[in-house]
Amino acid sequence: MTPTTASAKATRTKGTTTSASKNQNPLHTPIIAWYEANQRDLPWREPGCPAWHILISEIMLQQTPVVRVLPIWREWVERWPTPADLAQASPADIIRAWGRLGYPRRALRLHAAAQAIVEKHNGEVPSDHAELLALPGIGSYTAAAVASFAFGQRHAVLDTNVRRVFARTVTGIEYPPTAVTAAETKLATELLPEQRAHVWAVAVMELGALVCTARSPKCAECPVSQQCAWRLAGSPPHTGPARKGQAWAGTDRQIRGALMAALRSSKEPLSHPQLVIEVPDSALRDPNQRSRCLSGLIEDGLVEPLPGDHYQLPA
DNA sequence: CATTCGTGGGA
DNA sequence: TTCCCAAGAAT
Repeated sequence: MTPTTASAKATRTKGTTTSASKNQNPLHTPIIAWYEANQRDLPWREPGCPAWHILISEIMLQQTPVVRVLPIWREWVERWPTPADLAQASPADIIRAWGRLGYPRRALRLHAAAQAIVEKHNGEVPSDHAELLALPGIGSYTAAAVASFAFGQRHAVLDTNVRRVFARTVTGIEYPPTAVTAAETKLATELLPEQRAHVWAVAVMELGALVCTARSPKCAECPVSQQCAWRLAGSPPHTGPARKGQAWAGTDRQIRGALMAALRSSKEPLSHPQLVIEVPDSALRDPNQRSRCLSGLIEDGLVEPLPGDHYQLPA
């Protein structure tokens, strides 16, 4: 079946039909065909990839580019091939193995998830969406992703790529809202095909990652550019509130990152003065901020305080 | 609904 | 160089 331009006019079905049993989604065929021909060869997509390894990839990929995840993921699945293996590891080893992936609390949550899987699910990653959602560090997206990609289930997988593709092709706007809205979830559910929904999910994600990118989308390569509502409207620029860029210089996150980097690279516990040397100048002028960040890291379980004002990664 | 939470590469 | 943002979750 060839996706002809003649179907473009039929694209404007309001989707208000309550049937939804038969999916008439005109995006379906061309996007899946595009995916079959253009998908990246990622290791967690290989047939038979264990659910645990897929789960690890999804946690690592949260807010983190694929190229940066790949080497760390390979190290983790070799070192901790099962949930039980990771559950027994020490936080210090896990935090160091996380390296500079960012958001190191994810590593601790993955550790906690592994322990929960061992204790509550016999060491096997649960396939049930609700049970996945109950695990530490697993939210709406990751639960749907693991259920789909590891177990072939049918769920609306709404990540930043999918949201952007739907915003453009269906809603006709350049960027989706700041936070996931009920309307987006409803739309994603309605667009879900009855068959091979997990392939549809990864296909839309891939399209968003490779073609329908945030900046300078490659519309010439897009399999649905002829029926893209945003494009048909003349690619109008984003009208909503300006999306806030993440501040960085002088923020707690910068200080926390510097403190963690120092502790990761040190085999021995560090004294407070040694720690101060490692943090940026901005924080040197604000002892208040330093102590706040250190306390926060301790509360998060990323740092362990020792007697004598020394600190180390949690043993 | 808005904030916080790392990092580094590309435009 | 500066800015943007990449398979989000927790609060």
